[in-house]
Amino acid sequence: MNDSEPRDFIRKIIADDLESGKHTEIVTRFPPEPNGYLHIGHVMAICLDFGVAAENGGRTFLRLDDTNPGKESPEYVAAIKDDVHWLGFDWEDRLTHASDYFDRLYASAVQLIEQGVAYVDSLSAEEIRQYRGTLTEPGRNSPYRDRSIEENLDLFRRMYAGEFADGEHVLRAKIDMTSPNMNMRDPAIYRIRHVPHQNAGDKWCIYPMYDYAHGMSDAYEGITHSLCTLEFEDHRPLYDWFLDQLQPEHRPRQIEFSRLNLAYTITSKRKLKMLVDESIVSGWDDPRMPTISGMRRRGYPPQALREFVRRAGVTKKDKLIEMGALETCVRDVLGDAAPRRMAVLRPLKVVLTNYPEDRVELMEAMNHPANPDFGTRELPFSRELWIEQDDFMEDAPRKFFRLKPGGEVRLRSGYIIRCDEVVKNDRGDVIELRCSYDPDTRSGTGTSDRKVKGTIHWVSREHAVDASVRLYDRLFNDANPNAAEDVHSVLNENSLEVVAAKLEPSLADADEAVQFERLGYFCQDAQDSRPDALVFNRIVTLRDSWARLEKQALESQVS
RNA sequence: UGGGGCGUAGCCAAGUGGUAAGGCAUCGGGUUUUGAUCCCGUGUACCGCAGGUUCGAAUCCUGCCGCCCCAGCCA
Repeated sequence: MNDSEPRDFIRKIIADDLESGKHTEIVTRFPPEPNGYLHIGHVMAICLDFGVAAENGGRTFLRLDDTNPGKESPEYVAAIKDDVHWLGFDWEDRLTHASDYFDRLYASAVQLIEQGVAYVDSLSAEEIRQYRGTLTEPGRNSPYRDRSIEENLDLFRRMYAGEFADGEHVLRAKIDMTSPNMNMRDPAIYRIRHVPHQNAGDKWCIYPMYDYAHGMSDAYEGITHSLCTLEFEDHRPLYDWFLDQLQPEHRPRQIEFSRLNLAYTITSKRKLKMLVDESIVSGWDDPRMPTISGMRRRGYPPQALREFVRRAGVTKKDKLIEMGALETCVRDVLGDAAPRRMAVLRPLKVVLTNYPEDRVELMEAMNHPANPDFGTRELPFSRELWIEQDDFMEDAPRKFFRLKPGGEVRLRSGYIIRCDEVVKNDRGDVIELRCSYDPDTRSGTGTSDRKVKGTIHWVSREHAVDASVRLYDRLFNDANPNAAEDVHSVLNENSLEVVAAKLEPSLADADEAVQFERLGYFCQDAQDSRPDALVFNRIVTLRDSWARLEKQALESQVS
């Protein structure tokens, strides 16, 4: 670890606790509820939980917080494990469930009753709500609040035994119905739910609530620092209350930090699930989704995600981070790691009129311009080529230094060509360019030091491989769709565009992320790509200052 | 109008009484067979506002304003 690295407030607390001798080992936990897939917000928590422990030689538990059966499933458990591993973290033998502790939790609940600080309430859910009061008015005690310990014990045992229907009774902590903190107004500890559990099966029909189960699970595991997001700040007094009452061997400390929100995306499991259920996206792993599995399928490298949250920092201030910050991290990693290739997304035919019909040359091309270790490859070059439609303009502005009538351009790793003739169809669309090449300008031969301003990519028509390429855009039009009452109203209808592309031959078996030169980073879609029907995802575009200039020019015309 | 948090440049974020780091973005420029990368340079931040304490305040005090969270038998 770099000592000069500025430390966030949590890391400072931990360093202090180590220095003061309060703790000799740091133990943390990442505790997702298996009711959905992990997303970019969880990446933050994962990196923090596993990060601070690892930095201090400590341990981290992956704990599935499965106290609410019916919403949780093994599918989500499997996905969570998969995602954490992929991100680069290892819980080793410390995979646990809140449900692993149901027996101890039950015994401790009995203890709370015996201590006279928990009681069985027989009010309905609606009545309890009314008795709770409001934000500005105190609540009132339930008429069942003063039941005897014996009666409470009996009722709770019978709740456990399955003698009651859902909702008939609930076990509550006896704290203070007039507390200004709503969480302290006799919160529920156990509720009846005749529903099988994803891990415990049908053994139980009463289940502990989060506030009770979470803190005690932390204690059982010897968690020293229980890190969670800001909305649990109000729960901390309750977290501490359970520890005070039950005096477990270990006493964890809850510390809260702000969640990470990404602009133009949502990080609500409920809303993400809605996108999946309504088939607005293809699944939890749709490459447009901010889920870890979506970003993985999209082609984001795990290092980029980790770097992104590192740059974001850990504070208590609400964050809404620009998408560009994430994309920069992705480009940073891929820029070094991805081999270069050539592909044409929107093909325009070019015929080199002075190039022999049956001739094929193999052009040597660098796989990485800055790193010779990547080696070279050979690209077939022939009379008929594909170039990008965007790389030709009939009435080009002065600053456009790609191909234009009468103009010259360099074909990357190939020759300099000149556009002699523009061929159009009946509708006036440009359908072919007739060009001539300069034989003295073959790349790498050094027989000519002629320079032209522009260099464009290309693919030999005869040797090109077809592929379907998916171009992704943000899922929402609003910078903060989390705040929108209806996500449908802020959906970007054009978040996916599919294009029939022409690839250089070597791309047929690309098994890693590559850069399509001048276009961006791409990878084969792990789900849908097949050898006879290639499908590529655009991970992220390259930074494009030309596009930016064009956009500015357009805007200045309008205004 | 109860309670709990948070307010430093467009977005993040250091800084805890001595005169405002850094990253991303932006805007210039250089190199370049990717308009990429890389390299330089680029910000008058009324440190939410107003008072106060002090030789000196983003840092301490008081008052105000704004934003977020809480009334699940969800987590």
